[in-house]
Amino acid sequence: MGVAERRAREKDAKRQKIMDAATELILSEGFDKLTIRKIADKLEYSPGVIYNYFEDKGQLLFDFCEETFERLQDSFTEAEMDALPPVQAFRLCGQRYIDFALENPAAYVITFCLPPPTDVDGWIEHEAPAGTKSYEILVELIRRCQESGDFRPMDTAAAAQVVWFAVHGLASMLILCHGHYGMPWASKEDLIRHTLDLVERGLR
Amino acid sequence: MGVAERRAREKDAKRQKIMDAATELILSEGFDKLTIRKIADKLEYSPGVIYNYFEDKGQLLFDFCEETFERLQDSFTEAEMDALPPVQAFRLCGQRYIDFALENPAAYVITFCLPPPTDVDGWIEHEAPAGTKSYEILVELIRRCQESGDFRPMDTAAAAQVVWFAVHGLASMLILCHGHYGMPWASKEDLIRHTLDLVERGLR
Amino acid sequence: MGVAERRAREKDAKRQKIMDAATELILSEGFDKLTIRKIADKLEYSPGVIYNYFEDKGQLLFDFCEETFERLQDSFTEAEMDALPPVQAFRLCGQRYIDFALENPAAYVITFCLPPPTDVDGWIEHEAPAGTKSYEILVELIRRCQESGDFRPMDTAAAAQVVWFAVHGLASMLILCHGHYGMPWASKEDLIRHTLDLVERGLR
Amino acid sequence: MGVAERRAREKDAKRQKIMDAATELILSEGFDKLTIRKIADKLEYSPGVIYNYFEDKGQLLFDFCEETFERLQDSFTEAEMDALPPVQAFRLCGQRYIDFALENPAAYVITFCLPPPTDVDGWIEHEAPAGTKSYEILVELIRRCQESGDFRPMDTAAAAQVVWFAVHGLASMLILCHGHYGMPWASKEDLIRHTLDLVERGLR
DNA sequence: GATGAATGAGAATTCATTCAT
DNA sequence: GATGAATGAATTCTCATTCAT
Repeated sequence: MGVAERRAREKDAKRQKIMDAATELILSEGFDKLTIRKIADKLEYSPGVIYNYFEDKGQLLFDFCEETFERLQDSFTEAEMDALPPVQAFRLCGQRYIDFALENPAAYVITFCLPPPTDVDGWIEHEAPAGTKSYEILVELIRRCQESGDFRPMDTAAAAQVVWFAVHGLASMLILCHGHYGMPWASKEDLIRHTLDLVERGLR
Repeated sequence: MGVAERRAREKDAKRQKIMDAATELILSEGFDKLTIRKIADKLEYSPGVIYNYFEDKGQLLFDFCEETFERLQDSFTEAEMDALPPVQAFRLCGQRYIDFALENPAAYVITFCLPPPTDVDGWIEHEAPAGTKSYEILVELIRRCQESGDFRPMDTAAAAQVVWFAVHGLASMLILCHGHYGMPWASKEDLIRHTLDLVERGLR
Repeated sequence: MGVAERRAREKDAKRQKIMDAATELILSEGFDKLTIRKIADKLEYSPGVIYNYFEDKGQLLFDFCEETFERLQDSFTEAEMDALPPVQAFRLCGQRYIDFALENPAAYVITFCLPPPTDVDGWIEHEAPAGTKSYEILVELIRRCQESGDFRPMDTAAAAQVVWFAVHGLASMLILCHGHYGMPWASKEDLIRHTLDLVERGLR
Repeated sequence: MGVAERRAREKDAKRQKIMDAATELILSEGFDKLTIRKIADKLEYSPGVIYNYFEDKGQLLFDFCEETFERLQDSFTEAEMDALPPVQAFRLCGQRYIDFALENPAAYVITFCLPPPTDVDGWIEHEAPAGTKSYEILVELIRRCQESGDFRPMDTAAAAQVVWFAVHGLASMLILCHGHYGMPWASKEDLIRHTLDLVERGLR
């Protein structure tokens, strides 16, 4: 069992190395330029190795998204939110979301911005448990704000979705467009602060 | 002359047919599955034909995005906005944006959601004149709302960008995710209305 | 007839323009990069036009070579050679050959250096009347040198061929290699003079 | 180790098979008709295989030329030349050159007769070490003949180049033209002998 | 488990040539 | 005669995936 355990741990580590390599490649060369061969080359593995850890390329990407969701959720579930006043907790949640996106831009884009591949069975129909969990945390935070009277009463689910969209719009634009196309961009910090202001005031 | 004119018109028409075919294919099979051959097959042309109308695949996509921006701008510049009270004009602008996105989902996704291809020269450095124009219309609308006292004073550029991001987040999510992944989605109409409420209240 | 004549002249002129354009393109971009479309573009014609003057691409190249031979021959047949002492005439002939090659490098390479295309019917079996004529001029010059006692007696045909090869070797190397590949090349002028010396002394 | 070695040997063998197939195709169909697919078909491989052994088509051709140079040089460096009297060594060198060309006609033509491809990076600027080495052997032989008093004093470099060109002219014509175009060709053997006589006498 | 050569389908693109206008 | 759009086959090259070793 000691042996089996060590093996399992090593397998996990290698799997993670593959994903990390994929992430770096996507970040540096773009999502559509990712190839199995490049991942293998980067790690000095043989291409066949990847298939010991992932069924195929689509599955690799799907798993990647799932794990991204999980890591996002992790950044929400720490105890400190419960300790804060409701609106501050709400803002902190938004801040965490943005931070996560900016710290994991490749993961964020793949998971939240790209049209889902049409050739991975069940990608779209698949329930996204980790995603749902994150969403429920947000719903709960808004409910607390409504109960405390800070936010006006309204359909909590719709409020959560609308807030998520607004913050997602910010995150995706910061990653994909900010600084390009000859537009007079405000600074990232200002845009983040103003977005959090907007959603907070918008729900009051 | 008559002949030359007719030819030019026919050429334009064919160019448009190619773009329409590309749009449909992107919509049905996904952006990354688009190939020159598929476009040609759909139109029952030979693959080489495409190259009489577009320099290469990248140029086709780039032109597609440029034209999308222009059509978006067209939906803003109609006279009626000037005739409305500032805040109503602001909301109408948002509504038009969403409508445009939902009516042209493929165009919208390619233009606003996808990471720009890394292999089309100058795609990123390129100024986007049509895009800038649309943005300026939005800035102007917000300024009117601020001058009328409906919106509080704040950096107009930052306000415009933040609003744009929020509405873009809504649009992209409605196109890419809404209805999937086993989430308890609110209706599209509710989400649109709540988003417009959110940004209006958020700027007051 | 006046009309028919003018037409024929115009047709010849256009044919020549096409060949000139082809020559320039071969010279600037290389033989294997020559395309019908590029010839047409250079002349601002439509691609189809070429086919009114040449059956196909192979025929164009074949005709090109034939005409090169004829022009080469023209540079030999001028009266002045007969007026010179035999050995001087022999050297002048060699000089003319080199001059022709260096002044018409594309034509020379295509005609004398490249393996004949395998897909033009009869290219190889074809007699080259113009080429044969030039060769006979050379044979005659050598015979004169032998009769005058300047050259030793030997098989005149073999002598002519060997001399031709030597001068051809010089011409082709000057065009294709001279100045490249990091070799310590002697000057063109020296190489020409030494080659003419070599063949003259070699036949004495 | 044993495994790795055997693999390396097999890989080399396969690489050689590919080059041999390419050589045969060039010989039978002509240089410009060579395609990757034809090589693969001839060997009953899939086209992609070639790319495991050569970066691309240009590299294949470049390597082919490099290896030709090396084999040519090998045919010169054998000890026996040093053992011969200078002029005999000089003639033997010429004979070896011709023999090499006639035994490797495709290689010879590609390496010495064709205009270098314009689309292989650095082909022209590239120094040709093997080629330079062969050239230096020739220079040394001529110097020996000059020192022994068999050849007259003259610029050794120019002499070597002129001789090389003459012998190259012979070799290229024997390969490309001899026997065709309805000319009264002397026999190969006579042409070779007469050329060696020509250069020997020409330098005396 | 790892290797790396091989596969085979398919990608973008080019080009000589044709033909209705 | 000229035009230029269309053809269709061919080209180089890429890539996910497999499989004997």
